[in-house]
Amino acid sequence: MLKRTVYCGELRAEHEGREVVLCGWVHKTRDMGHLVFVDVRDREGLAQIVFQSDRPELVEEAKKLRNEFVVGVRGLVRRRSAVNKDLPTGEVEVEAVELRVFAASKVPPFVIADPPQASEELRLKYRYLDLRRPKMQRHIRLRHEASLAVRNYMSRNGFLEIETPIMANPTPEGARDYLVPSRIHKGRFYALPQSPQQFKQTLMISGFDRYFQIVRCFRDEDLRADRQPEFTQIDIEMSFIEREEFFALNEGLMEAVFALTGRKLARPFPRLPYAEAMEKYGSDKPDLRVPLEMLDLTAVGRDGSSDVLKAAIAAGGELKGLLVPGAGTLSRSRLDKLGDKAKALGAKGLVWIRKQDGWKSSLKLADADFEKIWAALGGADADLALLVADKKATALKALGEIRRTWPMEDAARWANLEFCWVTDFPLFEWSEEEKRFVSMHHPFTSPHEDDMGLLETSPGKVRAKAYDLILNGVEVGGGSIRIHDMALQRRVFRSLGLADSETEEKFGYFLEALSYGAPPHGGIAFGFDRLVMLLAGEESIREVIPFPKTTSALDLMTGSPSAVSDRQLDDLGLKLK
RNA sequence: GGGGUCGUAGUUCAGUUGGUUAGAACGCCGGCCUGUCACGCCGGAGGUCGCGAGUUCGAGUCUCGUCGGCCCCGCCA
Repeated sequence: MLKRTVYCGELRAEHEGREVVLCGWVHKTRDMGHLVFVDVRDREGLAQIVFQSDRPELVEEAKKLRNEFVVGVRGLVRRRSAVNKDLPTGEVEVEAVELRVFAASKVPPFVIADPPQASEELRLKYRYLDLRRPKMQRHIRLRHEASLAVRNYMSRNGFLEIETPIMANPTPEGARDYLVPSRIHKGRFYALPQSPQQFKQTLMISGFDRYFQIVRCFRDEDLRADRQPEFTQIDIEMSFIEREEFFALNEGLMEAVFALTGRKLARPFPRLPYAEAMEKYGSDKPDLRVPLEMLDLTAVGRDGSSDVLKAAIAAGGELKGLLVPGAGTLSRSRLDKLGDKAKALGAKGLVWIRKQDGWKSSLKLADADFEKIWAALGGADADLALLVADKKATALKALGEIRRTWPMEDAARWANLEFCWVTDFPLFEWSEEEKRFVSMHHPFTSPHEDDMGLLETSPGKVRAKAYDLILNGVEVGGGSIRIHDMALQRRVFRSLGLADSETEEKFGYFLEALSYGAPPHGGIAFGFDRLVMLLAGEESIREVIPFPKTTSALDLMTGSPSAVSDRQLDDLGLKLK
């Protein structure tokens, strides 16, 4: 057995004259006849091996090598006659004196190279080959380094990493659970945790004070570029905290993580109340790199000349405006496309206004109205104004989406890291489906002190001590100050329309635990996959998860999920419908 | 659950208004080549056009269904 003495990617000029052994995969061969070059790849990079005519039997062996063969090579490191500047190892090469083929390989379905010349479908089916690509190797390593940075930072700050059960109880609120049938107790089920929420709060009650965990969570909902059915959280909980102090701790964590890519963060991160975020950006996760803000123009519309706007406002709607500087020259077809987008998001229409040789607009308005709108938005001649009159939420969403996806020309700004804390979320939101209020965050979130009186009278107006951490329009974390008083916890459950008996059944142990001296506490959970995605500059978490699932929750490599035998079902007391 | 988009050689794609033998590049195979690194040159093999129905004299192309990839809405305490 040839034992590796150095990684291919670590070969440097300083190794000149030494005998080394490299182990790795054949990346590429260049056969010159009496001279053969072979690039060998391992997890650190590429090295060039040269087989030359003073060892004709070795040259013959080398000619038989094909891509992705696994080889060991013993040889002498020497300087190249011509340096390859594109390769970190490009100053040297290894003159082979011994070659061992550990394993041959079939011709791979795609060439292992960056960028891959293969569809994502094929990459996922042959993930073990895709993961050989240098870029994927970097991503997986970055993931490791990020988890190390988290563990070091948290430990340094007095937090203990504590494991919690993967087989837990189903959660009545929130996402759909993945269920695990119990063989011993037929007809009963464990659920994979959507998060370790109750366990980490229980740990606070147990006195562990500062807890964290890098932990897998499971939610049986539809997938997206940033959502997988199983994902990893950095879960944190802490007792005796105040919000600001806790924010600072978490900002420090982000600092430690982003230091991995040499990025410095501006601290403290801006704080943005939920209501303001919605008003200005039409989103609870605004991308602050986009320098556009919405404005309310309802008063202008109500008193104005347009029956269309008046009718929309009279029906309980609002008029929202977005000024886009310098976009006054946009073509009609582009404007129409924006209108289509607004309609796709549920708005009845999109009004555009520009000021070139007089007012131009998709809606007839009196000049006085144009003047008022323009003044309110602070428009200049080259600008474009976009307006939506509709139900408030619809108008904000439609314009907010146009804002979010506005093509940014300022590349430097696009490279910024714009963090912000979105705070003061509503405690509840109305569920049309269930005809009741449901928790916007989760039912253990503490209401704002000032709004306690509204819990029974107008639950929709109660603000929560909940917060999300947003980075460039991506929700990277969310948490809250929790309820640590049993009586208040019961009140919140009642506001959710849960009967005491029901609460007892579903949260019984936890309510009892709260009555044995629960410290004030709160916490947060970060989406670890999303953080690593942003660190890597990727737009899908699949790029930083070794074995992800497709948007239909299939694992194309293993074929999971799969059918099970009748025997297995029988053991569990289950029958398929 | 809904909308959009894609599916043609091993791979990435092209393929006109439905019309002869479905093309290109890369990869692969064989040959040549002593300094290549996107090696080069010569030659070659390789196709259930995702699957199933339908329309038609004739379907890669049109219609319907279905499976799969991706994006989005709903959903995601």
